[in-house]
Amino acid sequence: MEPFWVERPSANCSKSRAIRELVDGRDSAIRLETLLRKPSGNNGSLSADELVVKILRSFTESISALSSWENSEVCEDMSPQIGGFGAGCDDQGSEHSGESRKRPGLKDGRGCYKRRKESETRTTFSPTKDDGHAWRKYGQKDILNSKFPRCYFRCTHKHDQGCRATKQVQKIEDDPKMYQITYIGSHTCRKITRAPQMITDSDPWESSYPPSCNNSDTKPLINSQQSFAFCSANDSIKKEEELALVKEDTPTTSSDLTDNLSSFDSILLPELMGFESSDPAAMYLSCVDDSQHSFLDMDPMGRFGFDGEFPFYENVQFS
DNA sequence: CCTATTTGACCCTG
DNA sequence: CAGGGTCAAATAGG
Repeated sequence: MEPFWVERPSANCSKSRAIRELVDGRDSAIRLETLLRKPSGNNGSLSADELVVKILRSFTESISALSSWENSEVCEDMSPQIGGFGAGCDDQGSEHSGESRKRPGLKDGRGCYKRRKESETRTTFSPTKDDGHAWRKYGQKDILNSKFPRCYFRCTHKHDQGCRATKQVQKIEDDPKMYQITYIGSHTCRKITRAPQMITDSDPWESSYPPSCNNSDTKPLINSQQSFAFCSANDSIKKEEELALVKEDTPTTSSDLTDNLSSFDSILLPELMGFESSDPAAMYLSCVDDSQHSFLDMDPMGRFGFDGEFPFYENVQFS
């Protein structure tokens, strides 16, 4: 089978370094985890303390690497090409501008878009498709050599806030319980306003909104319906994706776990690399299963920003 | 009625 | 040309 991710040689130094560090950090965390699970065994490897230090260092390095990377990078949101939402012709326009986007000569103006080329993408693997963001499905496609179709989502706030984030969700053949989620571009939407009809006035959504979209105070709730429960992406939003994916899923495993999940993407979003990292502990917690809570409890670092992925065998990858 | 989803058409990239 | 990504009309659901 194919590797979940492939390293891009073009990745610049900082980025590569960040990735290396993250991978390293993850490895260390895994080792630490095993270490903690069998307290007796030091197995000649590093001690827990050493591992903790190592992990910390990895994250620190990653953060700094990503920071420099970000700084050296043209703000993707500003870049017409980079963050370029697929909307093509006039980007913002798309459906919004209705007929204005239609090309004369083109049948109903379809296909008028530019495929994003260098937009930033991040791939994660998670047992849920929901990441807490409000997504709207805009397409689904059968992919060659893939048992499962790929679903295309864009941020619900694409129009009201011009958010260009999109994501692609596809079940992993080898493990239908897992989804490969590729995030393209990053959320520029801020504090959740309201997705029409999707968010109620009281907007419970907000409270469960992941760190990314709103850099404000709101913290994700720890809601452990399952090991992964995290921001119980509330009902409405959930439902949105839920329904969307359940359908294409149906052939096989359906309803896996809950669909509430920490928004790893958000954690990784470049603009978030600002790391006002909200409640890392919560994030981490959200992703560990019960057996690992002890680890959590003793978490001395409290600064896990990227760890969300650890518990999974996922890979996060920038490209 | 309004909004989201479905789905076939269409374009782009390799 | 094939495969993949996106658009938007049609449809469904509240």
